[in-house]
Amino acid sequence: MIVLDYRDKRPIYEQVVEKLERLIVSGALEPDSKMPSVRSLGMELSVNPNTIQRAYTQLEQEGYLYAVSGRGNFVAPESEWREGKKRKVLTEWEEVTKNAKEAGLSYEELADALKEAFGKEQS
Amino acid sequence: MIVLDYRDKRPIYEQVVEKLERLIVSGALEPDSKMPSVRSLGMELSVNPNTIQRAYTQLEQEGYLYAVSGRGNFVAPESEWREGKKRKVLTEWEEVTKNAKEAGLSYEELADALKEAFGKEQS
Amino acid sequence: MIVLDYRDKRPIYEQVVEKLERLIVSGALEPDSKMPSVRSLGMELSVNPNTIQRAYTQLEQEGYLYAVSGRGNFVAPESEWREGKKRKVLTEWEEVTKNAKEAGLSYEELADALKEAFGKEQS
Amino acid sequence: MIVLDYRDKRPIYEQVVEKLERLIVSGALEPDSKMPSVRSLGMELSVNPNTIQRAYTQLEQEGYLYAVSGRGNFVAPESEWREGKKRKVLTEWEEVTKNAKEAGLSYEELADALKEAFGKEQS
DNA sequence: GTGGTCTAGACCACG
DNA sequence: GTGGTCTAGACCACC
Repeated sequence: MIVLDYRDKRPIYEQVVEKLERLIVSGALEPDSKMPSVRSLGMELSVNPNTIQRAYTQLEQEGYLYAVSGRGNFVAPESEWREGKKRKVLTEWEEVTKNAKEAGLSYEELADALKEAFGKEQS
Repeated sequence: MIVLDYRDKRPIYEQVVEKLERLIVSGALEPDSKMPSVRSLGMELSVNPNTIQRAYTQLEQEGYLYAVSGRGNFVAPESEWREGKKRKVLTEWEEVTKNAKEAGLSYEELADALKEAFGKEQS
Repeated sequence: MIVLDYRDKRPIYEQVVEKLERLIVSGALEPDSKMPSVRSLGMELSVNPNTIQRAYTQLEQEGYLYAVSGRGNFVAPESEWREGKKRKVLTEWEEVTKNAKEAGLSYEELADALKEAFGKEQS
Repeated sequence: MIVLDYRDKRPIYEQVVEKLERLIVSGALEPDSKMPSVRSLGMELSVNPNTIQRAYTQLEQEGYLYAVSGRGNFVAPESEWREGKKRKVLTEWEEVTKNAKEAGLSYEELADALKEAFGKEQS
């Protein structure tokens, strides 16, 4: 389900958050489906359950999961996070684009790269 | 010259590196101009000179500064870092663009945002 | 593990870097094996842990080590540094060979020395 | 006569030593010819005469110059330094060759590089 | 316990 | 005065 990279500088729980978020956003984990328990996922990744709990808590705060007392954690419906995610990622994209502009990249270079990213033909 | 953000979780020296890199890349600090001494900038930011030293050292490794022992640190000529910076920032831009695409942003949305960033008229 | 030479004019951290690099390149320290902690190696060499930290950081930047926060520093797999090291050392070798030629050493003298270094029979 | 590189990490006097040594070894400065005075060379390089004096002193210790009180510094005859220089450079060459071998460079690679350095045809 | 960061204070070579 | 190095001691996040 997830592969951890121990050489990554980020803390483990953050990697778990990122990977799970990816799986949810991409639709690989369906809304309202049950997440593995912190204990089982901890076993699977050879990681302390506390670490998984921390990841789940953060995902809950960001609206990707909801917890049902005594039943476990579940994937939140898309409506909960879709717009927030888009806004967040767009803000970041604008920031990076600003940097790219400052570093001397031209509009044409970025427009081309954008087409390529979306598999459009080059003009 | 620089304002530190103490709420930022990144280490101080990294913030300093980032801000100075910005100033250099944007041209606010001219090539071969002298940087403030580690002691004076440390005073100004209420930070230990060693911390500034660390920032300067990293900037030197990345090609933005050069040190003349006993004389001070100086901004490196643009040719030293321009290409490397462009490549680095483009790689990051492509990564973020990929994320944006995965999060459901359309080609048109990003193309519009790109035009806006460069002050082009919307189509 | 390491012996420091206090008559050496180079900084301590650089000596540590050089000795450890030797140990790694020669295979005495195996890939993915754990390095001593900055504190323990500092004790052993009667040197401040910060100094060891600095050496480890540089070795990490050069691709010889990788750090796992909270777990320790580990020797990087050979593929990470082998090629870079060969290129670096060859460049240095060519430089020194050029000097030797300028100083009046003949091709024959160096060819003989080369055979000796590799344990070949003299022609 | 000499061009200094202010971005070089080595101290100025050491650069001066190295450049003058090169000029002497290569024969550009003839034995028993008079060196420029510390003051004039200092002027020429925009450097403190003390710095030049330091370089001259070191060159004298290494046998490349001899001082005549009140007359100035002169290039020593080749016999004074030729053998010492060869020995020194050969020792360094053997050291670097050992490193190259340890780093995984083969005898054939180095033999080829050696031929190239001396303009020999490859086998 | 581990790496990572930071401070305060000190010493040195260099020019 | 400048960069560079080093020490001693401290705090933090992570696991």
